[in-house]
Amino acid sequence: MPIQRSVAMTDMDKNYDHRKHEREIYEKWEPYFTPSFAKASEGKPYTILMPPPNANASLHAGHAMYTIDDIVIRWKRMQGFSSVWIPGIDHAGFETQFVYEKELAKKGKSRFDFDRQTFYENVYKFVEKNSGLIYEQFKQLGFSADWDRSVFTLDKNVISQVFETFSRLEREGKVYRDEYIVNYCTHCGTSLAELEVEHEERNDPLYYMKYGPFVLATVRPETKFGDTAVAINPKDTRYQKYVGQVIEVEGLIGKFRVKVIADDAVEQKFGTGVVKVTPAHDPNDFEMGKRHGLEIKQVIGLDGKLNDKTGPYRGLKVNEARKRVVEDLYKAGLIDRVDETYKHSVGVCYRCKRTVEPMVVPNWFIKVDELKGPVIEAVKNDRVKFYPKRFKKQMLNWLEIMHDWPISRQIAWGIRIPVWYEVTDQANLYAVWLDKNGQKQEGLVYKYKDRLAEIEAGLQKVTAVTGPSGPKYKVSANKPGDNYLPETDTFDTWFSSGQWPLVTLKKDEFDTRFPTDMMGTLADILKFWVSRMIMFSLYLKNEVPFKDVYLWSMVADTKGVKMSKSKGNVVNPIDLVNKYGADALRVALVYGVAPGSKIPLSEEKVRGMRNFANKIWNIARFVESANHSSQTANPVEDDNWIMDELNKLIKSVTVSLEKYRFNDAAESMYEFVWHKFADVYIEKVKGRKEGASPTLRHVLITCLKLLHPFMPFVTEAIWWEIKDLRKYPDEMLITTAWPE
RNA sequence: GGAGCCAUGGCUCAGUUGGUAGAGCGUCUCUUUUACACAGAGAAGGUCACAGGUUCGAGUCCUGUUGGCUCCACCA
Repeated sequence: MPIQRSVAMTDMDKNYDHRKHEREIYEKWEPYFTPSFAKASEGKPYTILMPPPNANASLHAGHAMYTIDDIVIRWKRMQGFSSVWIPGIDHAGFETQFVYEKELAKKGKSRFDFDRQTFYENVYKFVEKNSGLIYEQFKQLGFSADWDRSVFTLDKNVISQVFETFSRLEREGKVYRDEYIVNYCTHCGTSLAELEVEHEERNDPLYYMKYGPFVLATVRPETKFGDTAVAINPKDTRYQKYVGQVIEVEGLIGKFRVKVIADDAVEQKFGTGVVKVTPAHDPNDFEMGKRHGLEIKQVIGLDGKLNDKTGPYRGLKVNEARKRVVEDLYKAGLIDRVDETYKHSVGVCYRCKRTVEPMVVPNWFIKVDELKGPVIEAVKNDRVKFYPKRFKKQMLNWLEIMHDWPISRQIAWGIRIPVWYEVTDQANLYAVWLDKNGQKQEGLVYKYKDRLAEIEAGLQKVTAVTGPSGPKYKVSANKPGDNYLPETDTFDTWFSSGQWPLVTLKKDEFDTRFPTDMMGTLADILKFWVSRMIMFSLYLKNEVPFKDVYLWSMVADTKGVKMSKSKGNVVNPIDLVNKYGADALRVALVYGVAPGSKIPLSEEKVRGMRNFANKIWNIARFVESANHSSQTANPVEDDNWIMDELNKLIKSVTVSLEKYRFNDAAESMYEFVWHKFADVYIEKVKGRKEGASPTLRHVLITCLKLLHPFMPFVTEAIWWEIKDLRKYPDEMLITTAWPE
């Protein structure tokens, strides 16, 4: 039995130990991640842009799904494309500032202790400390991105692109500034786009309040001080006679008068069919106010406390104020009855989970009507294709209802909106700043005209009146003159990351690499990000940013439950890599997972895939040992069978990858390698008198190539071990050609 | 309220144009055989949620019911 004895002739370990190989292999690979080094640089360009992870983030299970991108880029590289995967980091304004402020809070400080410039620089330092770490983790997963090309969304070229885009939008009348009712998080101190608001089912008492001649239902009695009308449905015969009248209402701080209006927005069936209208603190009322020219009377400040228009309730936070107001209403006999069973949904901040306060705040908006048309067109015509298909419908659904985009964020960590307000003698500009002694000051800017330099140096926030009486402003990256103060709002993060395809590619690459080929990302950010990238690309380049979008869902735990810290079911992918190897984790993320569905990640599954890696290793050990023993050059009957199967496999894996059916590819390789090649063919070879034929090593070598995009480390490790079996012993697997 | 998706062996899930049910993990039996016990050989286990319909034939298409998920809209 020559084959058996010859086992000693290979020095391969009995089991594959990823710890011995992964680091060394990765270092040897790195030069090939950039197309200029690869021998394929003359091939057709193939480009993937990495969805930039947040600057504050360390690697979580979701990032491990970038494995998809890596599989594709490795496969294309082997196919001879000039392949590049461009990575980057997103400053993630709101997210990162939130995390940083939590750190600050531990030291007993808050953002209000700093001027915005200093605060910004502090966050920058904080982020710099973390950056690099996530790339190291990506490397542990084997990702073959061109790290030298990394782009950060606060890099100079990104900021200037963002400025340029904004200026152009402004010049073309697609930007406007308006008082608008936005969802405002008083805790985080910023307005939120609708997408950033989550809805929670709540049980709140519905108070039936006596209100002049009416009884009306409300869950927010504390906003009573901001009421500027009472509304009924125009068809409601019960109250017809009141319409147009001014009624007197007994309030808690004296009587006040409001007009009775008729509006279709009022449901006759809800409550008593009468509703109080508070344009400053309710989105529907705001709209109603616009239709009827009602006064916007703000009674809650941006700090979440009732203001001086509320008499004794001034300074109370909303919840506290509600309690007190209800008590006092009872005392005054103004509560008719209470429905304690009332359920409704309440908007909460996606970040801190506190109730958002609808608030009227000056905001910058992008008009999307004209911008979204071409996007809809492009999606409908499959100029951007979605995998799986159902996301096309979701995208179109969203685009249809997409409306003007509020891009102002009242946070410092981000790209400042490049606008400067002219300081005149008008009372239209209000500022908050730290004076030279570090003391907080605030007031109308015209009163401090002689101290502009000091204000600007210690500036925290500028608020400008909107409309015709507001200050003149100039859009400019740099200060346009002495009498100007900068806008302090920053852009919504998605405004800059939405231009990702435009800032990651070099100027001369737009001819060859644009549109890019594939965008692989989490389905959750389809609306936030993918839609905006398509929109900006079409607007600025008249071209879609990528041809294909492949979407996946969240990585979940064993039970299919979303991972979260509070549930304690978070799995750290790096732990799994350390324990079972990067290859095992990578295959576990695609094996048995349908496109677009959520990905249940269990340690058992990763272990199973580690076993598969070991199986491949041992197949190689066998082939290696067989090579040193007797063999025959003559094909044997079994060879035809395995060659047929192998050719079928090559075709099916290639086709599966073309269709982004990663599961199909992984499963068919697993099935072939383990249950056909090992269990059947190799067992037969063992029993042969003539020994092994060259087919044995041919099948192994082909399998290694097919498996490489999925399991790059173990395949490359074997590749180095079996040098004597190959035609070109010095060649690395990463640069070999894809089998055909 | 609108849209989409899902319900398949103990668990987690595959199943691309309709043609007699699959995987991984788990379970049971045997085997420490010499590539691998991170293994091999074998076994048990599913009327593919329910009710109709189309078809020669349906897990796969259509309708309805029940249960679950996601997105969107939203009544104070």
